[in-house]
Amino acid sequence: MESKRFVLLDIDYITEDDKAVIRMFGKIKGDDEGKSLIVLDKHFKPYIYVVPNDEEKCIEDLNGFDEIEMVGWARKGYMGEIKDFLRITLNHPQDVPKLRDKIRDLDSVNNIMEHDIPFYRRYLIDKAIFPMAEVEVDGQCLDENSINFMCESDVCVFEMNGEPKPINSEFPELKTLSFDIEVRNPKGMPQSEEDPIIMISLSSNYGLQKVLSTKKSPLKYVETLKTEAHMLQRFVEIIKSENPDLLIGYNSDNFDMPYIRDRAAKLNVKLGIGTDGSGLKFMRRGYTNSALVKGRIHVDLYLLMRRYLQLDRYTLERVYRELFGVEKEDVPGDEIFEYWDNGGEMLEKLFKYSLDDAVAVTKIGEKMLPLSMEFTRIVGQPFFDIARMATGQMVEWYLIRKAYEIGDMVPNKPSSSQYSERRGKKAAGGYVKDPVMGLHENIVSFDFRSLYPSIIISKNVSPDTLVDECDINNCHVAPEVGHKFLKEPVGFVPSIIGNILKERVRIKTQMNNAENAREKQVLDVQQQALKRLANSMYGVYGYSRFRWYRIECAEAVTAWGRDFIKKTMLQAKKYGFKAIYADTDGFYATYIPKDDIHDDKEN
DNA sequence: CAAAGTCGGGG
DNA sequence: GTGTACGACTTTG
Repeated sequence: MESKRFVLLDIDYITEDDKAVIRMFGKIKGDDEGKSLIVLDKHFKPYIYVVPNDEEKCIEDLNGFDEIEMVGWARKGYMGEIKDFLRITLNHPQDVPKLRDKIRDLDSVNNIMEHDIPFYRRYLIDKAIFPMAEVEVDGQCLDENSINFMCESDVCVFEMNGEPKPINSEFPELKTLSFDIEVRNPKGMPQSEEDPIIMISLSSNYGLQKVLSTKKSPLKYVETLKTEAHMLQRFVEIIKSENPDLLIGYNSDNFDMPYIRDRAAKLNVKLGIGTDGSGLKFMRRGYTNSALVKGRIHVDLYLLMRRYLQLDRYTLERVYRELFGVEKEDVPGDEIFEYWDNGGEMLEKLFKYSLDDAVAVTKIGEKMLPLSMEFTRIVGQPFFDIARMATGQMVEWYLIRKAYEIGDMVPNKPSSSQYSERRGKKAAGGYVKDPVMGLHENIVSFDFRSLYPSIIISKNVSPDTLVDECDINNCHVAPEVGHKFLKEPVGFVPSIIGNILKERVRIKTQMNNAENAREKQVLDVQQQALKRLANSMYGVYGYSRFRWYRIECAEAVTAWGRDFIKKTMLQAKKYGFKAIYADTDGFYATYIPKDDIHDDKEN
């Protein structure tokens, strides 16, 4: 028996002998530091909960399904009450949807809970481990013969026993490799059937800069390969030898990766770039695909930039200019083939442009990825997923983990009929006062710090504290809408926001005391992530596909918000500040001596 | 006027 | 894969 410590990069599961085996992809710490590691856990079982109508009948009915391995009782909090649920253990994660559909309509079954939590996510939550943080496991290394998947010889495959131990660890140093391809497309947009890849640019966060191409150049970073197939082969070799933790592209989910897949298939090149030797995988994620490389994390910065920046366009050039204030030289896409065909100086310019793009991706990544990294460590879901999640989804997965921690049942996602019903309703928004036209002088601005999070906490706005009737002394009543929330106990969501804000204050204090600039920066990103999380938490009440959706909560929060800002404006007016514009959580005002104020209709 | 359709990024 | 989700804007019926 030996033990291994590693940074958890990614996680999935495979099936061996009809049983699910969790695979944790990591980077070793300590002995063999930096090497890739795949940890197998064969001892985790999928489970769901059932709310029975008739307990005895339900257990009897359930015993008739061979997907079920075990039935037991579990006590969980749900909507402010403690309830008993049947806990059903199954043999395989893929049996869950099958069983769910079979038992859904049984008379003895009232409801099925936690049936839509992907197996690897369940594992992370139940084992209290976090991606991008360290984990320690006991077990033994496997030799090649006992592994079901192809594997590079220097990747350690480790079968664990017992439980994975989370280690309180520093922010990991990761190796990143950015890539960008150029294509010769004389006729409109590139067609992978016809148009060859002519360049693959690579840039790492530790100094590697290279352009692979089928043409020669005196530029020293250009490496010339005989054919496109050789170029793709070399690309695979470099990924294997550099062994990056992160592969970063720009719109690579939708362009570069599918293109590389298509060309490699056409040219019979094997893309074994995963640490388990597997190739590129594509996952349908709603309306788009995402490209997945096992053991490494493929990040598409385009998706992140859309989330983090508020811009009119999200081209690489535009984003680069926004972040660094510098224009990046551009070769228009429809002229690339001319630069390529003409050779000489034009070709040289194309090489430069191509490398520039990969380098820009590295720089943008260095600036923007730390925030996603923090979200990963806070939310506790894989970086790959976090990099593709909307903030609302992050909030939801954060809440799911917290619910597990305190022994609460996770609400179900809305059914399609619930979803369409919810979509019709929309909570009134924040208070907006149209700006008073003109140029104003002596402007003062006022805004509430974290208005909605503060309201949720101070008014205890939560699905589990919402009541129809209550003694006025024991509850908060929202203005306008009249929804009532118990003052005690502290609701699920308010308690969690409270903890987030407390943690943020702690980190800010730590940040102010930090002497080392790098440490300060890391702490700053941490507190930013917590702030974003707290501010997004209100959304779970108003977005129709969320598990903690409750229109009454959303309505109450915005109603209190409007009430607070109007009252504040009124108060300010008494001191001579006349509001000229207001929006949701703040307003601008000019100072006017009292006698000059005329009554106007709004406030 | 609501419903259905398109598009972003990439070359 | 304990799958299938955006949102702003334009065009169509």
